[in-house]
Amino acid sequence: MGYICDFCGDQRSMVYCRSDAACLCLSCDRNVHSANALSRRHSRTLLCERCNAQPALVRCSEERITLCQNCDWLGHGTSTSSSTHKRQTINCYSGCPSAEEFSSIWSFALDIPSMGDSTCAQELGLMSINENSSCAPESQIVSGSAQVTNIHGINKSWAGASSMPESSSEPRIPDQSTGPTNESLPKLYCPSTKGPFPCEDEHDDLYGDFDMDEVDLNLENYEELFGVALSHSEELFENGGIDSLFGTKDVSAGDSNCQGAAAAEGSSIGLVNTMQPACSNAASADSILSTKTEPVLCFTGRQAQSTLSFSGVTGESSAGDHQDCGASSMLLAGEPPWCTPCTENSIQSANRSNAVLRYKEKKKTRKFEKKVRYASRKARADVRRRVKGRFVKAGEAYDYDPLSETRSY
DNA sequence: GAGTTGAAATAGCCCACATAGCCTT
DNA sequence: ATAAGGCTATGTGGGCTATTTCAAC
Repeated sequence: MGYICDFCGDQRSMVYCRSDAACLCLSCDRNVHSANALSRRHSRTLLCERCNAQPALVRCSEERITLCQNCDWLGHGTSTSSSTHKRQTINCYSGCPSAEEFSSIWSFALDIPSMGDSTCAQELGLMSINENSSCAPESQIVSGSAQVTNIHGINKSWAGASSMPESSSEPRIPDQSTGPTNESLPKLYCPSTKGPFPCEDEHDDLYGDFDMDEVDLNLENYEELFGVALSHSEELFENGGIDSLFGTKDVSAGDSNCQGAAAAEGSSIGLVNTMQPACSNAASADSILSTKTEPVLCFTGRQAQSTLSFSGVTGESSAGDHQDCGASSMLLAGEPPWCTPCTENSIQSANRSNAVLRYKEKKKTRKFEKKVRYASRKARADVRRRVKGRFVKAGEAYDYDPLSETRSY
């Protein structure tokens, strides 16, 4: 991933496709994602103009630059001067938006230098949708209505340093508050697959816009997959259900890809419940900051970008497939995001602390059993002779025979 | 508190070869 | 439409190495 389009290797990459884990120029983005119905459903967003590696989540109107969560945090989270910058949340989109639609989705679209230049502007122009073309009949903004909370409220909780202005009278996502009133605009995505919330009605409001289109996982069966009832996130917490399903991957809390995302993505996790603002629970923060091995669920985006991306996730998927972000297991436990931050609840806190401790203990002792798909191959491997652990050709010298445990030399 | 060092833990690779699955005839 | 044959990719486990983590200094 980087500065140059992963597809053509020529143009500057501007768009990040999570499903493909690719940075694409506008032209290739259109070409690639108009290929078929499935690719049209890939949710994309702008690429961070600072690191050129991560999907952008916000645009700083002061600096006129799109930023990923990490760069946003690095740039605005600690600096008192820049922390007051107004930032606009960037929506994901799918389908093949036209230039007009882009500018509708992102009012700043043409402010972006690379979008404003002749080449890209031309590309944008070329991206107008032909109703009869193979392009999707509709483009979709993939966004989450859970954006109602300030995206940095959580960051503040994590680091206690953000001074981002929080003006309730100043919606941070003005372009979304108006809603998709324009028929010509890309339509807000309405998922057909809902998470198994105990109270769906309640969650509909907050999670209704999850983009589940890439979920290969049949959520109706997730209890079977997880082996636990995920509505009881704490139990999941203990059982390491997520770990069991997705495997684990080391994700440092300071990892640039994951640092901020882990904090905020909780609000977009409908599947496995949501996180509690860290400041309300020291154990939670401790868990995130201290736990080295984290299950990686790729929940992309923050409140405003609740693109739940389970690309290619199957029961056997490796977490390593999801490289652009990681959600701490911490995120799987805790209260919904609408819980008042910093509310003292000693009982809950104690329970959570206990759960965290139990989880850590289990995590230490837990071993991930490998599922053998072909018993016949296992049987053969079990009796195969080896040299320093490696299989050797039949008849060649070996230093280990599983059957006799003898050596040929 | 910061830096260094060594031990421990962890992840990933390698090997041969039977077999599943796809493609061609 | 079906069968047969050819071909390729996959998966299997123990040991080794590289990397990461952590505690002690």
